[in-house]
Amino acid sequence: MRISARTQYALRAVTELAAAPPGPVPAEKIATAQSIPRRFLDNILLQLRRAGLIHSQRGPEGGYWLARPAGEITLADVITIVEGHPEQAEHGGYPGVAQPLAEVWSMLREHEETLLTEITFAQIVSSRFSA
Amino acid sequence: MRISARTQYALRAVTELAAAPPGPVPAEKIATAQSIPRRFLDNILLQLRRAGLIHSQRGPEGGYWLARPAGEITLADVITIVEGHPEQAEHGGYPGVAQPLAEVWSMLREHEETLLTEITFAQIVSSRFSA
DNA sequence: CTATAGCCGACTTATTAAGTAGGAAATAGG
DNA sequence: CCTATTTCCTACTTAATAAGTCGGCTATAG
Repeated sequence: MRISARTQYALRAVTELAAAPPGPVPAEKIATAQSIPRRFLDNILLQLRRAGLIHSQRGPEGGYWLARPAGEITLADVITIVEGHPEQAEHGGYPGVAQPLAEVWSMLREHEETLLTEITFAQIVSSRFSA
Repeated sequence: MRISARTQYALRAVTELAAAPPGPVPAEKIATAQSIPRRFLDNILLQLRRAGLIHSQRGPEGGYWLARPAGEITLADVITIVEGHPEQAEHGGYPGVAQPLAEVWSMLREHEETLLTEITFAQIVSSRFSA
C-alpha cells in the first residue's frame, strides 16, 4: 500500500476544502493547515482544477473550492487524478506456474478500488465511513 | 498496490521452487523459466536463504529448495523478507480535519496483510485460493 | 582437477518522487 | 488607474529508490 506524498497532500487539501465553509479558500491557508510545501501545493491544486474537481478564483478574496458537494467526491476521484491510470500496470502474463499470482494482485486491486470509490470526503470530515 | 520488480521476482522464484519436484533447483533454471535477470536473481535468492526461507547446496547438482513445505509458506513471508518492514510507514498523525484519512490507510493495510498471510504457495501452484 | 553452481559486497545506471524557481496574468478595493 | 493579493504555468533541480551489473571467491560431485 504505497501512497506518494503528492497523493497524500492532494487528499488532505481536498479534505480541507470539504471541511471549509462555502467560499474560496486560498492555497496559503491550506498549506499552513496541512503543513504542505506551498509551491508544491500550487502544483497539485492546479492539477485538480484542470481535472475539473475544484474551481478557482484569482486575486484578493480568491482561492479554491470544490466543484461538487463533498458527498459526491470520493477518495478514488482524487487519487486517479494525481496518480494517473494510463496503463494497467503490467501485472498480467506471468510465466508458467507463477500465473496464479496475477489473480492475487487482481483481487487486491479490486478490493482497494472498491473501498476507495465508496468513501467520500463528506464521510472523511464527519469521520463516518463503513468498516 | 505497488509491487516492486524485486518482490515479484522473489515470489515467482519461490513459486518455481514450490512447483518443482523434491531436490535442488539451480538458479539458472529458475531464471530461464521466469525470465528473471540471472545476476539479479542470485541476489534475491541469497536474501531469501539468509532469512531462512530456502536452503541451498553448492556445486554440481546443487541449487535451492524450500526450507518448509509450500503449504507453510505464505506470500507475506516472502514479501516481508524482500521489502523489509523496519518502520511503520508514516501514515499516522495527519493534521486536523485530515486525521480520519489515517484510518482508511489502516483499513487497507490490514486487509492486504490478511489476504497475503492467508495464501500459501501450495495454493498458488494449485491455483486454489479463496476469494 | 575441473566444471558446475552458489556466495558476496560493491558498484553503476535508470526512473521516479519531491520540491523549487521565476515570473505572467487576473481581480478586488481604494 | 494602482497596488496588493492570489492563482496560473513551464521548466528545472535535487534526492531517493529501484533495477540491474560486475568481478571474483568458495564449495563439491564426478
